[in-house]
Amino acid sequence: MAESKVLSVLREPTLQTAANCVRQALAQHQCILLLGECEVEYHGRARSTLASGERIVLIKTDGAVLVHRPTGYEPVNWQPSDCRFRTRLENKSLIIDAVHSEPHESLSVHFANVAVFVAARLSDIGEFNLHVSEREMQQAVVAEPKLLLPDFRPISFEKQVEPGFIDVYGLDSEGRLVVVELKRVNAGRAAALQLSRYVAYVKTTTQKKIRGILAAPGLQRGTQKLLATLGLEYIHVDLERCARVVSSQKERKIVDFLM
Amino acid sequence: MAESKVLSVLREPTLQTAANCVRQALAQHQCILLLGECEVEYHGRARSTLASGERIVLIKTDGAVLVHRPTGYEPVNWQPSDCRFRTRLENKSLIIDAVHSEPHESLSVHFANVAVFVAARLSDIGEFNLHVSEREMQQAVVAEPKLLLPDFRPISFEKQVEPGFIDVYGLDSEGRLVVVELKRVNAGRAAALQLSRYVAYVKTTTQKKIRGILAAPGLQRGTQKLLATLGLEYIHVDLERCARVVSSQKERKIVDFLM
DNA sequence: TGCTAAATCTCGAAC
DNA sequence: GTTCGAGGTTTAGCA
Repeated sequence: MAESKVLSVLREPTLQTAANCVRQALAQHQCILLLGECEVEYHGRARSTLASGERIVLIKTDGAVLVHRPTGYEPVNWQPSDCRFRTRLENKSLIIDAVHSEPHESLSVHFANVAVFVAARLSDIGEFNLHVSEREMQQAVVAEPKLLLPDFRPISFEKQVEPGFIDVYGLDSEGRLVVVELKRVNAGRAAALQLSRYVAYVKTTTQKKIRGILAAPGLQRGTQKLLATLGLEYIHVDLERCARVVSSQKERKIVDFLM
Repeated sequence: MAESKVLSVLREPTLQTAANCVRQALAQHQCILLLGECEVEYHGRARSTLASGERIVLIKTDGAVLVHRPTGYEPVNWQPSDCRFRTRLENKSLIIDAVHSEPHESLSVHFANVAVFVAARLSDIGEFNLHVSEREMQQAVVAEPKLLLPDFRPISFEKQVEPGFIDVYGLDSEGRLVVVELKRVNAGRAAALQLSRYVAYVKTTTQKKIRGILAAPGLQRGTQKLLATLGLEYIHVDLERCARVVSSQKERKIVDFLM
């Protein structure tokens, strides 16, 4: 823990001190954490006001701003990256304005007091990896077609047709065309209807028998009935198996598996 | 600034000290801020890993967790409210597990070091007010129909028809039926096509003349031409005026304004 | 409780 | 640059 690192921590600084430190940290593009009582105003794509309360304000190195209340996932107010800042003292308040262009938006935070000020230069190059995205499901199905059907032979993926992109497209053991719509989560009516549109389109292009398959870890209520009405099928896909296939095949290119 | 407030700030505590303080703060449902080098793992609706780097971790009073990198709006990892926590030391790491039920998800943050620890009981009851949502645009148009057309008489709003919900539905000065699709932002092709579906549907239910109106602060490129092709109209809506109408009418119920 | 639609959605990829 | 679609979307409003 060699701490030659840039890091300032102030507990209950005066507003004047806080203002100076915020200015300096902004100039050096450090990350800033402020904990204190504040009001917030926003003008831009919408408008909002937030009455006084104790919050956590985070200003990031790219000029993004987040104002967090003590509960919940979402910031109550925020500003996207690439803001320009102005910091000033006015009427016994520390005011930080964050102004964004294109679209033009402005966020104004008025601190009545600052309980904690933290500024730091953070070094973060750690890779983030999300497993089993919809794309990876697709890769898994193309790489291991038996995840879908025994003897399924994929022909293409992300095939562009008039109504959109067919996730996976191939032939079953009896030579019928198979149109597959993949969903990473339980599939609902929208997915069934989208599949239906793809199947309808493909029917106009060939004389062959066509199967429309909605492949997902599960179905939302009522979707099974809709599929039956539309003459489509549901196939359960095991996300765990997809994840294993994807990780084991990661080095190979997806296109290698096509006919 | 009477500071009898609950507030702990530690700079570069040992992991043992940090662990104790985190446990205590969690037990008291305080907000916790941690700045330090960590790795993160997530299992749940998906799976993810995040390699080592310096981040800001925020644990809120309702058991929500946010892990923020030095840039961007979104947390790289998070956990929704109502988590259960476990804090422990293992292999020279401070490990904080946040486990959520329904859906079952777990987040594990491994700190190699903690640069700053902050815990505080925050008091925040300030009211948040967002002006001019799409709903409020609707209210404004129903309350002040001349925002749309002189002598426009609204009949209903959010009227359910086969293709979906018609935002506003009414009669113009010449007794023609008016179907209105509202957009809070510049309207594009999707909005025009949706309006077109509503108008097509309404035509099947009546002999009357019908006007389809896309009402928005502006149009996206190409949408004007599409509207012309579809026989629809565009009307500019002033968001400022909507905001004023909404705020001045806020105490009245929207249904009061219907015919 | 479950589903639908909106969000100051954000973010990335494709065109 | 713009558009399009996905997201561990989240969140709020209703049936």
